[in-house]
Amino acid sequence: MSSKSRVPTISEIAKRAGVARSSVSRAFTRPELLSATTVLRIKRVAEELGYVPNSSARALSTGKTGNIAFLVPDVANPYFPPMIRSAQLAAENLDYCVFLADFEESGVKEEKLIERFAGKVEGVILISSRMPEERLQGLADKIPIVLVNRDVSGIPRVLIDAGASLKQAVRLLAHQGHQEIAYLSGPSVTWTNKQRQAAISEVTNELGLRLVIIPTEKPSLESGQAVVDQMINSGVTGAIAFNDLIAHGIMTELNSRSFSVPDSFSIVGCDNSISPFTNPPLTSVSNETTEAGKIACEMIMGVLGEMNTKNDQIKVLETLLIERETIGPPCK
Amino acid sequence: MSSKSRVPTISEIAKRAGVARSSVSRAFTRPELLSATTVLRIKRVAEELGYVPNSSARALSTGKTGNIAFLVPDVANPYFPPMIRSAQLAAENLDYCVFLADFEESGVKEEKLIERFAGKVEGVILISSRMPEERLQGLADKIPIVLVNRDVSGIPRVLIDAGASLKQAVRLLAHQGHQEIAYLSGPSVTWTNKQRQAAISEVTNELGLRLVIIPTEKPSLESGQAVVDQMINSGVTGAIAFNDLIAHGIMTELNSRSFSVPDSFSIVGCDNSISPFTNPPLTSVSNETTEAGKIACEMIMGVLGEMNTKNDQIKVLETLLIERETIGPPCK
DNA sequence: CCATACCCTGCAACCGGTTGCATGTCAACA
DNA sequence: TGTTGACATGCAACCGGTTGCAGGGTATGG
Repeated sequence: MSSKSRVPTISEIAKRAGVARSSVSRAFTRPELLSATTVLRIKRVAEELGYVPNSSARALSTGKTGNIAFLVPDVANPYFPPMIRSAQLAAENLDYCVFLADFEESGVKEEKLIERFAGKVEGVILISSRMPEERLQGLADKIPIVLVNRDVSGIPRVLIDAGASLKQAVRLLAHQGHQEIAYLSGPSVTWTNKQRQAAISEVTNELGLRLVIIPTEKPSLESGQAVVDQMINSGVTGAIAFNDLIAHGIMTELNSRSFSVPDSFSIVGCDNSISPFTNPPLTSVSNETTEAGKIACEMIMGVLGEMNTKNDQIKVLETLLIERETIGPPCK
Repeated sequence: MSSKSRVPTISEIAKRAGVARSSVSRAFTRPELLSATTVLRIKRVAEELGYVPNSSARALSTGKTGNIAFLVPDVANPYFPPMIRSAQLAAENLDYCVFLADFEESGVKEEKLIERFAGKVEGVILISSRMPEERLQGLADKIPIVLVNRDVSGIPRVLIDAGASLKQAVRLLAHQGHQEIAYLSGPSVTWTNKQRQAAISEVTNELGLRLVIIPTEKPSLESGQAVVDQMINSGVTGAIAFNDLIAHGIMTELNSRSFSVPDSFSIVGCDNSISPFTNPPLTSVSNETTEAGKIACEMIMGVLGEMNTKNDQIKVLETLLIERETIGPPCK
């Protein structure tokens, strides 16, 4: 017993409706070229038979697949899902479908994925790309690319600039009396990390604070937990983490050692991904990831429209420091 | 200046290599049919020209797109990303690409999405489907479907059965002395919710506890916060939530009213999605979502292999109650 | 030295749409 | 009533691969 009833083709619809194949095609793509009655008849037959245009065939003759790819370093990082969702929604509204892939924080895997997708999509959105700049530029010659949180000239990009908010956080810490603070850094190759670290470093210099940089293995809870000793030993009284996950790892670990936040330690997160849920609620930097996803999507659609023109637009999104309850005066 | 250099086709490779188009095709798909030297020559030319097979064309003639779709009710719900990632990884290993879409907890949108994907994929994986059973069966006739956390006979499915662990949680509460507990229920149409509620209800009956069911708007933090009053007024001393998000909303809200957990209230979550990160750490039910994603993916590949045969396999995954620090004796 | 078989390669049709061009019809206008 | 043009539809080529079949070449065995 065959399940999976075969879908009819344009030819069958044409025969049944007594018209040419081209008319069936036009009934769906350019109905204004046909008489209203013909369109109606064709559509009725199509409906009856459950016709659905074969998108491979369509893609082959038009050259447009109606797909884009969305590549992220780690789907499970709560920073990304809202962005994924908004991009997908935006794409959907333009009748595009989106492939999602996780390149596991690896530039090599990232490139492999792009190559695999190359033939299937009209463009790709890369989040926090790890690829070297020149390869990125090479790829951008072959397929439309939009970058999020990566700054490569000549490739359209949307950047979320947490700099101002992080500087504000540092000032807040200084104002409370902190003299020595740590930055728990994120993946060193990323634009995001470099940019955040630079902003913090700039203002600590300006204020004459001591800044100690503590690298973490991954922007995850566990990596945060793993560097707590190092942080404590460094003598700092407050810390700003690359993201909420790391900050929360720190808090958890501090907590299990009977340090309390903010009484013994002040902590600031970034991204506002899980900070509203922590206990105490984490002071963090809120950024418009949702907006970023949407814009990236619109941007790539724009690029598709005007192919072959050098496109170098850049959109910067501002952030906001959300003060909650993890900053206090220094302990010692 | 044209960026986006056009990719060469099989014909150009053929001409350059001095062979027929079919040989080029075979060099990539069935190289054992050609002499080693010919294959080598073709591949070298292809490499030189940067040839990449056009996947629309390939899909058109073979009927295989090499894509699957993965539909979830809400990407941003932390329950799903690990599943998404594992499914995608599994697909990738079999050279498949995966479309991701979010149907926003709506059966209607879900169906629209399936229709849109129908022509582009070989099969679709539906997570916590909201569609009515008969439509699901109708669709399953047209396109291979695998269900996760939805039990419809005739459609292959993988179910995560938290029943045993939830019963264990109820017993634990009873053992601590709780007589009246609440179940903060999830989306009422879902299999997952029905099944969890049934398990809890069964054991509360058995133990002679009073069970009050409190519906929530959505399985989210905010919905949890919103029902706290109702929960307190109901007179219960402990609660089991449909998922960690709701449980955490409860905890947050309880906390802001100076109720402490577990001293004033006992709370149990489910899914182990954010429970390790809460403060205090939430007792929850861990389920193998990662495994589920992988299995679902393998299942659909299996279905693709043996089309047209009625397929009714079902895989049930067990869960584990993770005891942390949110259960204590009743307060009043 | 010839027959047989196997190996390699080419030919051409096909997958299911889209689209430029040609054709036919009919109404409007002179 | 004849001409013109707009409108509706059909024809056939094309998109870029895949694949069944046929034919030529070479090796093998008699």
